[in-house]
Amino acid sequence: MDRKNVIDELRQRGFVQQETDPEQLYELLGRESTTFYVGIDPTADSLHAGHLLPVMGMAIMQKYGHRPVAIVGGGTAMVGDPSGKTEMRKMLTREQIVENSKKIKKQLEKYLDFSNGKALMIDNFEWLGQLNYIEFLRDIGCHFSVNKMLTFETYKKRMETGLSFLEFNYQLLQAYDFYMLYKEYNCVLQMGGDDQWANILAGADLIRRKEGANVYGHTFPLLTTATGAKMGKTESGALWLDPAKTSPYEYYQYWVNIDDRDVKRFLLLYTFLPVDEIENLGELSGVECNLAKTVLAYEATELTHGVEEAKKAMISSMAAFGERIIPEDFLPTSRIPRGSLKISEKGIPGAELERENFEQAVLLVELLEKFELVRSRGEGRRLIKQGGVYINNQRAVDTDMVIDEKDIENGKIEIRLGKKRFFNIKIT
RNA sequence: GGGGAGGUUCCCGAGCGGUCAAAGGGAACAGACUGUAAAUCUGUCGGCGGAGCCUUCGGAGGUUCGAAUCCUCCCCUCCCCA
Repeated sequence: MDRKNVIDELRQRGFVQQETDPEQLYELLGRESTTFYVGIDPTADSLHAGHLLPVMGMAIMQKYGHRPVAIVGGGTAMVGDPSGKTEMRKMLTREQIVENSKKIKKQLEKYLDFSNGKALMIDNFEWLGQLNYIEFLRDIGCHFSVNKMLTFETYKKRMETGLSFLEFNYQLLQAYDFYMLYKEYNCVLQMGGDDQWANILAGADLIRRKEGANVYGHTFPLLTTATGAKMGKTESGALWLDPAKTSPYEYYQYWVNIDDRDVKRFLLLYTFLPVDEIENLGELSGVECNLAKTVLAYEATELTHGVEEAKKAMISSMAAFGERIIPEDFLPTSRIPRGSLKISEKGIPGAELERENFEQAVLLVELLEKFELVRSRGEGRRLIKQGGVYINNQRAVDTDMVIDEKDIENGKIEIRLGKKRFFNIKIT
């Protein structure tokens, strides 16, 4: 076990929002390997960027010798947490949840070491699935005060839009999770997003009442970008960790394109690069700032997609936007390829088409629509009219522009929408 | 169960018989400026080969020459009382 205390690093990196008993918790984590848990909702079959913060937090904890337990809320997902939501969530079937959980575990394995029980993933359906209503009410429900619950912000918000009894129960179930984990796995710490604070406290209270034991809670900040958007929101929805939903190239692009003001913060949160190296960057000029974003994008992509994919994403991004050379002494711990690279366009989105498709001229808008680059021809025409479509780097000026064999250059036709969206049609 | 208020285009939110494809804001997209950033300014923002046409205002019917706007029934949400 490392002599340093995790909490110090978590603080430096910005992972701390609130803690119960900060001194005691600090002392505990500095003293012994501790089992802690984080709940993850298997509402989709992939994690997305919004999940990343707790996952990184767990990984750091594990590096310091603590044992993470990921609770995939198979039971609670069937109820739906009302926290931070204004609408009731759609419910999932048991089968979907089991499916989703499997995939999520795969993704977690990239960040956490599950070997030899160093980390666990548990489905709370194990105990929630066989709960008996009457018993639960008597054993657990009696410890909860509705009056008190109603004072919580999460419920207050929902008082306006409506809250079903089902959702109201969510907190009891989560508290019960903590209680069971405490009893079965000696789990004494729950971590989670700050929207979970009330739920975490509820669990700690329950354990105190039933077992007389003191357990801890820790929340991560709820991150928004400098512009106030939720983390990981893109035009097309969430930024998924699953390469089938968000390609490594797009994933990389998300990170290079973040707001200047977020660079350091994100390097601290979403990479494992040493704190002092990041702090030493100081004030970043425009160019340096872009280098820092490049490292961030590379590191983040490497973490979720591996070295090879990260390199590819970086190289194809440079093919599209120009080369960036990272100096040796810039964030030296990073394994990002430095120096000049063989640029290739492999990762850039595209498709293949046979040459014969272009023997007869094709309407440009038709092509755009075919590859779903625009939602309708009208939108395509509008884009062209606004000067937002480029063929082989030449702005298209005519809404009725036509594409044929003459537009094939080096075995491909390069379409660009706006400044950033590239699409290559390879001719076979 | 009783009384009241609502459901409008991606979101918020006007409209309350024709001039409404529907104000305004946000988001998004494009252009200019840049650094693949932010801010700012400009433009676009239901579909169809721009005029014209077609499909939209919770759902189904109805009244009207004409409905998002009026009537009936149904579904859903919120508030007050029980």
